[in-house]
Parts: sequence; structure tokens; C-alpha cells
Amino acid sequence: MGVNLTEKWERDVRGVRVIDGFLSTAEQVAIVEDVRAVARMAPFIRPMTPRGRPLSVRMTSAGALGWVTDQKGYRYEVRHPSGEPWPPIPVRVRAVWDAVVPTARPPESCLVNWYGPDAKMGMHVDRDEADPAQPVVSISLGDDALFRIGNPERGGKTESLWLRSGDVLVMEGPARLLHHGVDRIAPGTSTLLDAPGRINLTLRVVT
DNA sequence: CAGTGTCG
DNA sequence: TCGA
Repeated sequence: MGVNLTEKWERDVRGVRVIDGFLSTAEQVAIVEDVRAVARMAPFIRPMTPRGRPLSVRMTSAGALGWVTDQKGYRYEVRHPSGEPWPPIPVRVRAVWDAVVPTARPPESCLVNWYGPDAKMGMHVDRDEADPAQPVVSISLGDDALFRIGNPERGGKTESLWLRSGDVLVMEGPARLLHHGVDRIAPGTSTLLDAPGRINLTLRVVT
């Protein structure tokens, strides 16, 4: 199944590209099935901050490297905590990267964040990658999420936007290093998933 | 190293 | 929302 290149609407928020409705419903369904296959090989875990607080999201990865956090700190690892390597990035997910950032290097990591109805993600900067000149691509699936974009430093004025299932967000250029996070999920706004919640896929070049 | 969390 |  190809990536839908029509019927999309692109916005710009502080240099962050938001492509509304990038994925058709059929593409979203197919990618959710891909995520289920990834999770069978690399089960979702509840990550902990280095200080021992649980994150509210469940997390797994695909690709050569997966982002992990635990008592040892934030880092990329070549294996799931089980000791198994991460499964490959699904072809249809990779196709989204190729379509929206065609000149970038290939993605090395696809972080899978599963937000339950009450899950959030605090404001942070993606700073564990060696080359921040490479973009970050984020795919939203399931319930709507209130996404907040801030500044290069902590604090200051922020802008919020709702991300809906099938939207694709690109952080590149100066926007690559902006603070961002998810304030809340709106349960029941999508029927894509079996249960209330949201799945976000984040594609990155790591090395 | 860690605030990718929690509180007011 | 945003500072601690």
C-alpha cells in the first residue's frame, strides 16, 4: 500500500511541520497491524526515569537502535531489555519517512509510545541523537493528543495544537531542538484502536 | 547528568 | 499555562 500524497493539509507551528491527514484510514489500519507485530517481538514496557519515576506511556522500539530510559539513564540500545534485538522498522512506516523527508539519512530508530487515556509526556528536547541536523518524524494513531511546542530553552511561551490520527509531524532545522510534549489525550475521539488511547511512532537518525 | 515528572 |  502506497503512502497517500493527496488530500493533506500542511501547517507550520514555530517551524514544526504538521501534515494533517497524511495517512488514509486504510494506511493507519495497516500501520497499527505493523505495530502489533513489533510489540509481539518487542513487548511494550513501562519505562522509568533515571530517578526511578515511571513514565505514563508504555514504550517499545523498532530499528537498529531503541531509545530506553532506566536507572542507567537515557540512551539508545541495540537490544530490548529482554536481550532480543529490536524488530526492523516496518516498510510502511519507513515509507512515511521517505515521503516527508526524502533527503534525510535513513531512520535508525522507530520509538513506539503507547499513551493510555491518562498518559502524558513532559516537555523535553530530543537530545540523545548525535546529529540534530537530521529530522525527527512523528506519526499519530488513535485518539487525539494535545501537543505543546515551546522554545530551545525550558520555559517561555508555548503553543498547543491537537494531533489527530493519521497526522504526521516533522521537526527539522531550528525546530528540531525545540521543547515539546503531550499534555493530554482525548479518549474516544478515534475508533482506530481497540482501546482508548493513542500510539505515536517517532522516527529518528541516531548516530 | 535527567525534569521524557509532578505540583501549584 | 508555565515556573519551580
